[in-house]
Amino acid sequence: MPTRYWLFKSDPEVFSWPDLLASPDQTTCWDGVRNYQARNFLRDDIQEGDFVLFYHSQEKPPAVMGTARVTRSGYPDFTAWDPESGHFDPKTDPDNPTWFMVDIQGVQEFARAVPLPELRSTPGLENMELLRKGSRLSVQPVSQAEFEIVTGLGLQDRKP
DNA sequence: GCCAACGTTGGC
DNA sequence: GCCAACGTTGGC
Repeated sequence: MPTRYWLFKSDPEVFSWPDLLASPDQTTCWDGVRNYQARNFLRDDIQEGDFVLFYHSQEKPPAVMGTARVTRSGYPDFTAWDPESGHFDPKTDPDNPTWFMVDIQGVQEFARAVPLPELRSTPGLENMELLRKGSRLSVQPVSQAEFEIVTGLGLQDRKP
């Protein structure tokens, strides 16, 4: 199975890039995804060792903050049957889990956040799922080329 | 705060 | 199974 590349969206008010770096071992479980298409990626496709672009949504502007790596492939999202959890889903059965999560570990903080408008104007990213109008997937695949273009931008000191 | 896009729910 | 109503996401 070749290494794959993904983009994870997070509202930094809920969980931010600094929150990830401050987590034990810079690792967190990616809980709370309640969308079937994203669930399928988490359950079926995302493998240990895959790379992740960590994206802040709801920001002005939204931006990619850094890279992370998957340290555990899909397993049941136990917050779904925890009534104390904000992600509680009473319709789901612990014996037949509906929702899944993975673990990710922060790898590299960008020298600068790469803002969404810059992604829109960068050659080679025209087909990124993130840039599609109305795209709301919080877990989405990116190509290796797209991943490398975005990390190349982020690791520059400044926009030229 | 607005609103477009999209997903889910529920009546029929 | 259709589809209108409603809720959520997320850029602007």
